[in-house]
This record gives sequence, C-alpha cells and structure tokens, in this order.
Amino acid sequence: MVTLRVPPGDAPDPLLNGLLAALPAVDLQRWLPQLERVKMPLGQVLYEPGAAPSHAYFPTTSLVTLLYVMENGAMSEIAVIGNEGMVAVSLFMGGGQTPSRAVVHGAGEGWRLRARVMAAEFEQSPAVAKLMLRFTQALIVQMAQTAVCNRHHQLPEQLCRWLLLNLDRLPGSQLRMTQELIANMLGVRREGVTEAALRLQKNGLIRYERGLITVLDRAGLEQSSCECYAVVKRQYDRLLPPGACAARSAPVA
Amino acid sequence: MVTLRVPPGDAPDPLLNGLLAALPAVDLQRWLPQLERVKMPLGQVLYEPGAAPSHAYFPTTSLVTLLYVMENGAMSEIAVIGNEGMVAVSLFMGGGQTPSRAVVHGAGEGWRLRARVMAAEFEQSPAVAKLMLRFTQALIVQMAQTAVCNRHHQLPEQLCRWLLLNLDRLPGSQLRMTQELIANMLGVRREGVTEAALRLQKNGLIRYERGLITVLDRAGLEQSSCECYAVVKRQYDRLLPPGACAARSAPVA
DNA sequence: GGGCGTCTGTGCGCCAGCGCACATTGCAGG
DNA sequence: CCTGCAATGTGCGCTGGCGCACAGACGCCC
Repeated sequence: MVTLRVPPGDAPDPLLNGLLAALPAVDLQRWLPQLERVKMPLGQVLYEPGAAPSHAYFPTTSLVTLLYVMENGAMSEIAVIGNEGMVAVSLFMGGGQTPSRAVVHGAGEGWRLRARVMAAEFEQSPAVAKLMLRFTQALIVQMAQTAVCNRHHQLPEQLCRWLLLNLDRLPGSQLRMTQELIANMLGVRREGVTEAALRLQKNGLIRYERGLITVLDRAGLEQSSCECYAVVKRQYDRLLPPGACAARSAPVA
Repeated sequence: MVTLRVPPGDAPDPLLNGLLAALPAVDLQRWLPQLERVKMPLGQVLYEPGAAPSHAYFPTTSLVTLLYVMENGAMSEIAVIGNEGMVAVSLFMGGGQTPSRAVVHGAGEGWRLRARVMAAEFEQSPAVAKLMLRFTQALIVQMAQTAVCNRHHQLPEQLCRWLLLNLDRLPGSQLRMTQELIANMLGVRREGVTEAALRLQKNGLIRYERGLITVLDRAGLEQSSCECYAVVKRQYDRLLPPGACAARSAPVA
C-alpha cells in the first residue's frame, strides 16, 4: 500500500516549502538556525480562535485548513495551506489573533518559526515582508473565492475544486482523508460527499478506497470543477514566485 | 423626504474616515496635499478584476462593496467598506490587481490617493504600514465570516447582518438602496429579500419605503442577526483604533 | 480467525431558496 | 392628470442539500 509519508532517505529540506524557497539567500541563512522541523499529525491544532499563535508554520508535506467553527458547532473551511505557504499571517498583519482555527487535515511535516521571530523578521527585512504580503494577498483571494463558491456552486463542483486545491499543495497525487473529514471542511453532509465522490469515481476521475483518494484524471477533475479553482490557481501562480515552489507543479504520476 | 446627502455646510473633513483619522499627525499632514475629495455616485466602479486600481479610496459618507462576478453573471459580495476603512489594499499587499470588483453601492463622498503615492507611503512610513495592515486583517475577518455565513445561515439572518454592517459604516441610521441591489450583494433572489424585509418590518425593526431603509430598532436587528455580525464587529473594534473612528459608533437617532 | 469499530453506500421525508410569471404601487415627467 | 417605469408584493412547482436511519464492507487487533 502506497503511503504519503516522507521517504526516510528524504533530506529535511526547508526548500520543500515554497515560501522558504523563495526567500533571498541572505534571509534564509539567517532563518535556518531558527527554523524547527516538526511533525504535523492529523488533527493537530496550530492555533485556536482568540489565542495568539505561538509559531508560524511552513508545511512541506502536510496540509492545514483554516476553519471557522460556529456557535452551533457547524464548521466551514475558509482556506487550505500546504507547501506553498505559511500558517498564521496574523503574526505580522497585526492583532495577533483571529476568529479562525488552524487544523492539520493532512498529516505530514513542516517547519516552524517562533512568533516573535516571525514578527521581527517581517519588520526588519523588506524582502521578507514583501514575500509574506504577497502570500497573504493570495490567501485573501482564496478566501474570497471560497465565499462566492459557497453561495453559488454545487457540491460536486466544489468537491473537485477542493481536491485540486489540496492536490496542488502536496507532492504526489494522492490524498489521505475520509469523506467525513472532507464534509467537515466543505461544511456539508458526509452523505453528500459520498454521492459526489461516487460520481467522480464512476467517471474515472478518481479512485476512492477507505480514506485514500488517488487522482486518475487530473485534467478531467479540472473540467468538472467550478471556475473557482482556476481563478485561485491563477492568482497563486501570479503572486508567488513560480520557479521557487518546486512542488506546486508536481506531476500527476 | 429625508435624504442621506451630505449637508452643504458640512466641512470636507478627512477625519470623517476612520483610517485617515487614525493616522499620526505627521503622516496626515504629509498626505493632506495629496488627498483628493471625490463624489462617489451609486454604481461607480473603483476598480475592475484584473486591472490595477488607479487610486486608494477612503469613503466618508459612501459605501463600497467588494464583489466577485462569476462567469454565468451571478455575483456575491465578499466585504463592505465604508467610513471605517479603505478600498484597494492590493496596492500595498502586492500584485496590484485582484479578481474582485469594487463598486459604490451607497452614494456619497470620500477621499482618494493616487496608487503610486499609496504604495510609496506604505513602504516609507512604518506607522502607515502598520495601520493599513491592521485594517487589512479586519477585512480578512469580514471576508472569512462571509464565506461561513454563506454556507450556514439563512437569508433573514444574513439580511440583518448585512444591514448592520452597512449601518456601522455610515453616519446616520438610514440606508438608501433597493431590494434588488441588496439581493445582488447577498447573491440571492430579489423576492427572497422582499420576504425577509417584510418580516423585519412586521417585527418593527425597520421601515422600508421604496429604496429607503430606516432602522427603528437596532438592538432588535442585532438579536435577529446571525452571530457573524458580532464576530466581525468585535474584530474591527479590536483591530482599529477605537477612539479614532467617530462615525463607527453613530447613535441610532 | 472472529469480533468490532470505522468508513462507506442508500433510502426516505423535509425545506429553503430558485426561477418564473404576474399583480400592485409609488413616483416622475410630459 | 395621466402615462410609464422602476420598485415591491405574491403564488407555485422544482431541486439541492439536510437530518435521520440503516445496511454493507473493509481492516485491524485480540
């Protein structure tokens, strides 16, 4: 059985994260001693609503979701972050905390930087600041598109968008996640995801086996997705240094 | 008939905008010669998707909506901006353009600053940068909450939220807008707004007369709103200098 | 290798919001 | 004053997604 775990021989390379890879050499050198390599298990909470994050996280093989939990317990994802970005932009945006929760929904690894270091770096290095702001702008686009998508598009299309967004933020073409989890992220019923996933499987776009999704036809998935995926993708490509993010254009295998 | 037009005797005061008012005196003095007072008529487009904004706008008595228009023509608002903030954060976030469109949906006035000036100010004055980023963070919260609200809450509650958000960003307690326009902002049917508005009127919360909404019972409106309004409001109050924004806590009249 | 918990498939009735088609009602201008 | 148009009120069938209740099915652990 194929797993998504990082191969043991794989060098713990900060460059697996697109933002770290895009840092000027000078800045990266300064960061390296401060960067801490961390495992990010499924379900780990990186920060809670109303509490200031302790670290900024830079995923390499993990996936993080920013989600809002409502009073009645209903929840909804507002953005995905993977190897293209960082978690906890509020550290430099100001205010420190947000009403959102950051949860690992795809187990893997990443790097982290202490909150104070992150804030100081942002203030002292214009290059760092510029890069982080561009990423934040991309994140804004993703959140805005999520809002519109939630209003106007239907579950099957949204599922395609979601799968693609996650796929782009991981090396490889497999996702390890249950339909229940996906339903929570999308803020819909589990049964709805089952039905939509079945349809995708019947069309030969994916293979689904108890918590493991294999994408068989990526182009077809893009066809079946709503426009939201393309809009977000285009903005990410435009805003983030394209050469720097190795994993962003991972082959479909 | 009462109108919302700015009284002729009213001094054209940049301080009517919360962000301008929150600028340190030094910065404001430097800005003043560059600030241009502008009328902002209903329907005016401040920037288009894919085009870099020419100016940053600071509304005083106008309301601006950031909205996404989809391929099929359906649209949805992702944030409201009024006298508490500014339009065109992408000028300093980087990238220049966004997939959103900024449209005046409440006629009034405001100030504007040329794009290049705005970008330069952001780079050169840490105080300016800090203030703008905090506002952007607040804007992010509003957008995220919109996404969740679109997913989980029902039209009547959303209407209350929307009215309150708009009300907070204007002096006075009246809104000049048709149900058709509101429906476009919320991304729903006009008939749905009619029905929801009727209910609010029957409960004595608002009075509706052909394009003019008068809020009669603000507290009741907050009661009838979903939690989203309170969440956003709390974050704005926390992130933006509370004393500085005169109009933010306008009396209900 | 048998049992059990997790994950997935399926079938209801229900309802908010949609799309459509009108009826009404102010208000402005000739 | 009368006409015309924009704004608002109302009804009706349709559908996507919800909540609920189970039925298989796979895999892991004892």
